Amino acid sequence: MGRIKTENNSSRKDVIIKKAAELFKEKGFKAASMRELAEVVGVEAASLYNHIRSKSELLHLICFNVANRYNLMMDEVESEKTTSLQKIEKIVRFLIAGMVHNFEEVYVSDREWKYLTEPYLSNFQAQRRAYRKRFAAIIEDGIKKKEIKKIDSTTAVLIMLHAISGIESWHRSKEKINGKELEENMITILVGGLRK
Amino acid sequence: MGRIKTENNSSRKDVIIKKAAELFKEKGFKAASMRELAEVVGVEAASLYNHIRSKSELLHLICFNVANRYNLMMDEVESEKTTSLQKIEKIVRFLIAGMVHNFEEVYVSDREWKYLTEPYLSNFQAQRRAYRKRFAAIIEDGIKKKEIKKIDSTTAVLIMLHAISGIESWHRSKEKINGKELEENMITILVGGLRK
DNA sequence: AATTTACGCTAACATATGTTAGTACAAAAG
DNA sequence: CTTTTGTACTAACATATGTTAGCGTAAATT
Repeated sequence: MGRIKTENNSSRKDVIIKKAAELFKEKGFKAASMRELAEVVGVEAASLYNHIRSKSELLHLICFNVANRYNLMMDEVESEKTTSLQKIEKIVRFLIAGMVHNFEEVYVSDREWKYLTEPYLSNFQAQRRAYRKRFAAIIEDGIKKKEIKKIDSTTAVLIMLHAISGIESWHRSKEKINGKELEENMITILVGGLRK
Repeated sequence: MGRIKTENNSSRKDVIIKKAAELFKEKGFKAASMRELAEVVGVEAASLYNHIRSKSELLHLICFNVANRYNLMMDEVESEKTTSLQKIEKIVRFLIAGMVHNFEEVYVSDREWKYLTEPYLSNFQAQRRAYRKRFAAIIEDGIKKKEIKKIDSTTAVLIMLHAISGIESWHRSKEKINGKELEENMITILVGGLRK
């Protein structure tokens, strides 16, 4: 057959990663086979290995791509001179936008990271923990400054992150409200629920 | 080897289902093998088939067990003469309690249902949809009666259900706050975020 | 135009997996 | 005690899976 079609200076490897994210999201990492991936890419399974080292490389590329973006976002938010509530709102909006526009990748990173192999697994978990701590610290700061209700910050982080990852169902649903509307609803409930 | 040990008039099949839920939760349905399950049950893989029909039977037993409990709970809540907010609080408390006390089973039903086979898959999805609709209807009722902020009820349901399923992370975490405290925190944020 | 590189193919591998067949023996029922 | 039933075992199966080896050809480089 012909070669893998690329577009806009993305490499063939990028194409494979993109399709892998879609497949892993749909079937789950373990249930998705390299032969299936090959088929959606339009090539034989063995040919994939001219571009990637292994199936698990695909997973860790996807996961760390997302993790890196989150870290950069956190750096940015922390450096801003805004109120805690504004910071939280910015984080939540960023996460929602990620869920809406980079859905497959974010979803896979969220749900399938446990199939990472060492040392990537430990590394990923550490980043995840660190990132949640930073989020919790912002909330605690807001509580100290009396902008935010007195609640357990760890629980609040947990609620917000998981509520957002629930946008998955929104993707599945037929009677979709639009993305912007979804975002405003979530801000109302999540951020509104914190405000003192 | 010896036989599967049962206790308190639970059948050997029940023991297998329980262990299967633990294993499916830990490894994911696809990644968990019957040989692994056999090992934790303390028996050879082939012996499991004296008690169950197939691996996928295990999954659908787990999923429908949870689904049935949810439906019963919904029936009960709907029949009560309480305010919408009280109904919502009751649902949320029920769900949190389920997450805390029947963790493995609920987790599997939440995350692994997509590996159900037909006709169970369609049936399960239908029940899930119905159950969410009922939940949303309660919220809409509360909005109509001005107990609840004017928000999109579907989004609110989505947020609450996923926030609760995030208790998974609470199970993993070391510095666990206690279950009751977690529950109160979640009620504050989730139900508090709805109140007008 | 000649050479090198990139990339696709077929074939095959080793292993893992769900499941069945057939057998032996312990527990329960009579 | 004898019979029947339940339950565990070993062996084997068919299939699916990730991956590698080796080869040919189109694309890129010189």
